[in-house]
Amino acid sequence: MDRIPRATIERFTVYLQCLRTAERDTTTVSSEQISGKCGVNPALVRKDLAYLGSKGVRGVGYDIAGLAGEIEKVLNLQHEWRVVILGAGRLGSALANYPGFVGRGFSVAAVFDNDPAIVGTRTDGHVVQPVDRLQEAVAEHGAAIGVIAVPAANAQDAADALVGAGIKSILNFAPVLVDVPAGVEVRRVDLATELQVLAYYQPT
Amino acid sequence: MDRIPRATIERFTVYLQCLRTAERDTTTVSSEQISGKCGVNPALVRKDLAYLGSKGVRGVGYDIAGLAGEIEKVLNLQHEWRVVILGAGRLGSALANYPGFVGRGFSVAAVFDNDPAIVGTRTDGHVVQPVDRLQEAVAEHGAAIGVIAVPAANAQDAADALVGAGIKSILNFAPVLVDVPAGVEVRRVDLATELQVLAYYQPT
DNA sequence: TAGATTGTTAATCGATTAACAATC
DNA sequence: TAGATTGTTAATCGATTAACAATC
Repeated sequence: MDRIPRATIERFTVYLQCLRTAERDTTTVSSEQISGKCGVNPALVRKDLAYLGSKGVRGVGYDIAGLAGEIEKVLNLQHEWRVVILGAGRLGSALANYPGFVGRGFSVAAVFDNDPAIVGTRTDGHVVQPVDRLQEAVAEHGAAIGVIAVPAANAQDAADALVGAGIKSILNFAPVLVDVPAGVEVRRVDLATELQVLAYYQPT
Repeated sequence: MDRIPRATIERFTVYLQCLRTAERDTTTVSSEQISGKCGVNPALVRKDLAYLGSKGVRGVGYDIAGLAGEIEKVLNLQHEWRVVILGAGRLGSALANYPGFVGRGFSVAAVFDNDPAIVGTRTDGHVVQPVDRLQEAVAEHGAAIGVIAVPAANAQDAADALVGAGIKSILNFAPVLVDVPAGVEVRRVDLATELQVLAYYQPT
């Protein structure tokens, strides 16, 4: 299979959401309909979906259930990804209990913090563990993704700990760039950056 | 001034962070040094910075403090943006008290929720208000940005309420697409999508 | 002056869109 | 068959990179 561009992967998650909210009385959708729902050009919809192989039927459209299944297969959502979270502050515990992860193929395996005042407390289903338990827990749960939800000053330490525990995919919510060795993928979500972009395009 | 591309605006926020963590014993940086710190091609750094006008000095580089000031000016960070948050659940209160907003030009004006069990409670500095107080509060605080941090099922209602209150820029954390009239800008941050992209690129 | 580094042009790359033959 | 819609090619658009003259 061709390497699928990152932009297409992101749109797959959008298509999936649109397909799930489709009316129940239809079994097929056209690229035109998907376009209307998702705000993506219909030609681009078809091009994206062509990465799945020829799953559409000319003159008819795409089978909704089949298409959703194909996308889930490509996105590996049949696999349940286990996630560890570093940082049990407000953001960390919001993420630990984020209902949007359920049904999207992710589950939180464990939550860690270095603050002795927080370690041992419970944030819903998870007892906060000390960071030196990380490596063991990653192995035990087969966790593949780590989330950094600690203050900026501790983000690099958190990244180092995750890398040391064998994690290769990191989602970083701290508002700093962290250094990781080659072969480790970091994706950064900076909440203030999101607001700044919005503010820039603010109609004055 | 040329319309600055969105990608450049996002990188501006990265440059700003890099400049702020620069060593204190130097007053200038080259595009090459910025490139090293931020992981952006040096030619692209120069091209981005050229949008600010000619702020560099050939053979020398860019004045750190001056450059940071220029970027802040373009990003409108001298202006203090007031933000209203809809949804005082875990994510909403994490955002309401997110320390990363301070010093980036944003402050939370008020937090709203429809759940009578939550209205009136305090999440740090903010007393949670009922949503029907939104319009009044937006006017009172001059809020320009709204954040949707409610469950997916209530996201469209939240968007409608924000639009009704005159908000033109919305940051949507709910895992659904919301409909808004033309002239209103919505930026979506979907935490599960971030994880999915990461999972897709997971080295197997 | 010699060395360094910008600002900018031209080349490259990749992603989006338009168009349309294939075909259900 | 006639109408609809895919899959795909070619055209377009925009963003990134390389290269280098300008100049501090």
